[in-house]
Amino acid sequence: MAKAFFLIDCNNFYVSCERVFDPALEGRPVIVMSNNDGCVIARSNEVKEIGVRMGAPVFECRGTIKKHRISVFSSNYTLYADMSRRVMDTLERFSPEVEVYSIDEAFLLIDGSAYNGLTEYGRLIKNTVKRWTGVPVSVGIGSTKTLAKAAAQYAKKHNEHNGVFDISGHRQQDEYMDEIEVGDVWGVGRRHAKMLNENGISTALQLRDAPDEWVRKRMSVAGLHTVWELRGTPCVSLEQAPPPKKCIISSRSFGVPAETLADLKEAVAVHASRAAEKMRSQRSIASCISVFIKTNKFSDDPQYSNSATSRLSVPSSHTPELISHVHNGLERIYRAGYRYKKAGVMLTDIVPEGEVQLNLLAPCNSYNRNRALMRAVDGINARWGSAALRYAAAGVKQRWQMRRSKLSNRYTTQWSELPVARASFPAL
DNA sequence: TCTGGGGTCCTAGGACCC
DNA sequence: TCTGGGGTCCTAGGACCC
Repeated sequence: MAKAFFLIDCNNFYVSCERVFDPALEGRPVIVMSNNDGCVIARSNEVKEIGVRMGAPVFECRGTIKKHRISVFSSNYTLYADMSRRVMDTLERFSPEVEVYSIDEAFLLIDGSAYNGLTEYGRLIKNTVKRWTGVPVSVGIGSTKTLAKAAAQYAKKHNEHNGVFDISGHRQQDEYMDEIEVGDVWGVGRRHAKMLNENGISTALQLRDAPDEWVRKRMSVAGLHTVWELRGTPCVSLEQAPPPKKCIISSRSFGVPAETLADLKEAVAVHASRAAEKMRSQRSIASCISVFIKTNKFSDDPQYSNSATSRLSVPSSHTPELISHVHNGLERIYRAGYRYKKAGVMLTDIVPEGEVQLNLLAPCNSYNRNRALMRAVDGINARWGSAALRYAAAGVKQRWQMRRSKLSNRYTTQWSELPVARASFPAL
C-alpha cells in the first residue's frame, strides 16, 4: 500500500475542551454557544441524543436545557485555540506531513508500508492525543481525503470500531459505504443532498457509482472530484502550509442593538484593527476595504443593510489609515432611525507585502515609519494580550459588546485563571 | 429579550471590446 | 422587417467547508 490519508477529528471539540478543565462535566449533557450566546455550536453526545439541533437558537432550547439540566458555556476561543495548538503539536509527532484543516481537524499522510497496521497506528495516535491533551479524537483512514473523512464519520457512528476506522483496508468497503448517508459525504451539502435524494441517490456508494457526466452537470467539477475521491482517485492534495487568505473579514453581532453613528464608528474601528492585524500576521496588504452594517433580519423592526467599499491608491495594512477609510464609508451608508444588529469590515485585493507598488508621490519614509509602528503595536499585543494597546476610535465603553454570560476561564493562557489542583495529603 | 463568524471555489450573465 | 460572433473581465449569487 502506498500513502494513506488519516483524518484526525476532535470529538465535540469545544465541549471536550471545557471538560478537560472541569471533569465533573464528563458523561453529562453540555452545550457551547456561538458568539453573543446566540446559537448552539457544539454539543456533547448526550445533547445530540436529546435531539438539540446544531445551530439551534439558544432561546428556543431554554425548556430543554432546563429539563435535562444541560450545562451551557459561552464560546471561549482563547482556550479552544490554545487546546487546538496542543493537539496539532502532538499530531506532528506522527507524520512529517500534516495539514491543519480546521480548529479541530487535521489530515496526516502516512506511509502505509512503514507501519504494521494502519489501524494500529491510528489507535496509537488517538491514545496519545488523549493522554497528552485530554481531548478525545476519532481517526478515519482512507486512500483519499474524502474516504478518510467518510471513515471518521463511520467510526463516530459505530462504536464497535472504538473511534478508529480504515475504510480502504476493508474488503467489504462497498457495504460500509452503503451505510454512509450521501449528505454525510465531505463536499455534499444540504442542497446537493436533497437533489441527490430526489434522484434516487441516498448513500455514499450510490454517489460513487453515479455517471460522471450526470454529476458534472448537476454538481459541477467540485462534485465530480468528490465522486472520484470516493472511487479512490485522489483529487484533493495535502496542503501543509495554508495559502495566504485572499479576503479577511472581521464582523460581530452586537449584544444590544446599536443605533447611533458614534457606536457604529467604535465597532467598525475595532473590526478594521482586527482585520488589519490578521492581515499583517500573514505579511500582506490590501488595496480594497469595505464596511457593512445591517439590522436584525429576524425582527419586525424596519430593515436596512448596506456596504461601502473604498479603493486605496496605495495598498496598506496601516490600521489608522484603514480606520479612516471605514469611517468615511460608514458615514456614507449610515441612516438614522434603525436598530443595527451587526457590523463588519472586509479586506480584499490582498497581495504579499513585498509586492507593493509605492506611489511616487507618497513619501517613502512615512511608509517605513508606519510599518515600524504597526510592528511595535502587534508585538506588544502579542505579548500582553490583544487589549493592551487599542485605538481611541474603538472607544472605551463599547456599549455594543457581545454577550458572553457563561464564559469559562482561560485556563491555559492567563496566569490569573490557571486551573487549581486540590490534593489532600495524609498527615505525616 | 434572545437566531455565529469566517472562509473558498464555481458558474452564469452582463459589460465591454474588436 | 431587420438586430453578428467571439473573446475577456468582473460581479453576484450559490454551493460548499468548519
